[in-house]
Amino acid sequence: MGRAPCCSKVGLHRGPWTPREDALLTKYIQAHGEGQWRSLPKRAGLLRCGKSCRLRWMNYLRPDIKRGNITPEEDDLIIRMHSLLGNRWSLIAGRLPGRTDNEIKNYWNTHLSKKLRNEGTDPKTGDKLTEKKKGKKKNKQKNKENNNNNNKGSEKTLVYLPKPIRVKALSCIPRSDSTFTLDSNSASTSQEKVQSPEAKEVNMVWEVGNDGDNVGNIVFFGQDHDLVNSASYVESHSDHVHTDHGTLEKLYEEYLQLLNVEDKPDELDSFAQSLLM
DNA sequence: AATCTGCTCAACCGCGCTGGA
DNA sequence: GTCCAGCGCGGTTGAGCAGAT
Repeated sequence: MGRAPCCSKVGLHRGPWTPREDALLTKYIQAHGEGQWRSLPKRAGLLRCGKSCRLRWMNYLRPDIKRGNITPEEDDLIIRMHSLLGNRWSLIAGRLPGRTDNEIKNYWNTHLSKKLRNEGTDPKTGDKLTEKKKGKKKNKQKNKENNNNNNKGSEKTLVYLPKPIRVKALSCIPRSDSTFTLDSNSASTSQEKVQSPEAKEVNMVWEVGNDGDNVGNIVFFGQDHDLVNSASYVESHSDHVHTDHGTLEKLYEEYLQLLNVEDKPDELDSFAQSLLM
């Protein structure tokens, strides 16, 4: 099985987009809508790969994109979201209307990681840095060093675990019932949408650690990634959650414990408030 | 004025997931 | 059940710019 070659292998244009290309892409999408990215370039008369077109549209040409500096409020929100979600840029971007995941990722890598480091906080783990760790870093080495520092000397309980396993949909969950059932096999590897009694759609993401141990977290999002509302929904309905082996209850309890033992309850509260804005 | 150095961010790359055939 | 196109995501790169030397 092979993936079709991308632009690098079929002689298509690469690099910066020209105003003419932008205009062609914008015009086409305004007329025909997004989607069908693979065939779009041909139909739009562009010598680009679909992936490149999609990226250009999503990150730059979309009309709802907010240009300009990140505000202090956005800055603060990004930091707090990152402390909970880690490098889940698309989820963080979902909380910042008009901002793209790429923009936030870049902003984090250039501004915030440096800012946190200067404040004596490890941008990767959120831990306080020792004086040794605080040194000024060269930009080119930044990513490598971040990787090297990853998980080093971190004993704090984190809600976020890197590299979650994305999970498949479950078929066993009734969509119009307040009670939903998960079997443990699916629950350990699944991302699912369930319907709450209030008919609010909830996305549940179960994340497990890289080493496959049982310490993980469950993140609930509403349609607009509303972490707090959805979590509180499940909290108030946790007696409805069943699994064949009690796995999900256990996981959920662990998740609540993680929230409870978090050494910054006030911060979590304010975070919750900010999410509810 | 020329060169160096560091920073920014648009764009690319590779991987994994989903859903249809 | 398998294959594959389509898509989305996170990590990384490198061109271009600005400030320092």
